[in-house]
Amino acid sequence: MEIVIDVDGPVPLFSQLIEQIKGAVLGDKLHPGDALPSIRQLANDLQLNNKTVAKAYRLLERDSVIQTKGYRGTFIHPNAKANSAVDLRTLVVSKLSATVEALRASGVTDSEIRIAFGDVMNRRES
Amino acid sequence: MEIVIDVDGPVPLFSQLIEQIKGAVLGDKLHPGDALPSIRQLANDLQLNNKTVAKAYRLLERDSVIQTKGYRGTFIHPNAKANSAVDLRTLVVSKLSATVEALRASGVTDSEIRIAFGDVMNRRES
DNA sequence: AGATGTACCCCATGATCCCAGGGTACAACA
DNA sequence: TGTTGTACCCTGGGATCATGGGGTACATCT
Repeated sequence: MEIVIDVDGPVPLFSQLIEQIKGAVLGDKLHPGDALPSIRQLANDLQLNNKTVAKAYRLLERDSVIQTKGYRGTFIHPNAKANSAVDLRTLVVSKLSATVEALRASGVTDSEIRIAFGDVMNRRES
Repeated sequence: MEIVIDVDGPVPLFSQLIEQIKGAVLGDKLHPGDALPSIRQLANDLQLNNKTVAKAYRLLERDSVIQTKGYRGTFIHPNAKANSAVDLRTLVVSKLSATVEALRASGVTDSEIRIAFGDVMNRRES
């Protein structure tokens, strides 16, 4: 399990981590049940902040690529390979794009769309 | 036709203009066919920039509250009263809200939604 | 000549957000 | 005691955007 982080590139560090772990799963270098380094351990190895690694792990678990078993560590999810192939981002973009395009076609300004979007995102609790 | 602009308030100047003109139409103080001051004239009266008034006029015309007849001036739209009652903003918010809520319910992070939204808005042409 | 709407360039201000980090603390285990 | 994931506090840099203004210019019509 080799992980190389490019600190100077435009890709966020936690994204690089996610990509490489998913890549390792898809490339059969990591298999279901394999143990992953602890957050602190990996952060230390890669010279990253704990929170950066924790963020990557949190998202990987949401995508069911890994499983965290509390104080016993973190492991590759049984269905990791299939779940690693899912491109959530593209899905989100296409759903948003459909809505935005419909609004644009109605003559709504990009400015207005952005402001309304900001309202929707900020008014989570009200 | 009295227009009062609050420069210090949180409401954008062009929005105040739009609201007051729509309000005058709904309050029967402006009727279809009435001539509006020219952009430069109104900007001068209210001590605003031409571009600020032009922006308000542009949006009012998009909403079919006014009609600009080129070098002949700007007039109240025949169907201005009905069109002034339409709340485009609420409509936009509700459409966006539906999409965003669906994504949130799928576990997508607000961060991810925001980033994807930014991509959609920027990749207009590519 | 003078007025019309419109288009483009520049700029500063303020707001909001992502990313990344430092630090501290917690309960649940071995 | 040490490690696990997790949660919260704080900071700062960098990016994007809305608003508003200043200025110039254009074709078209009266």
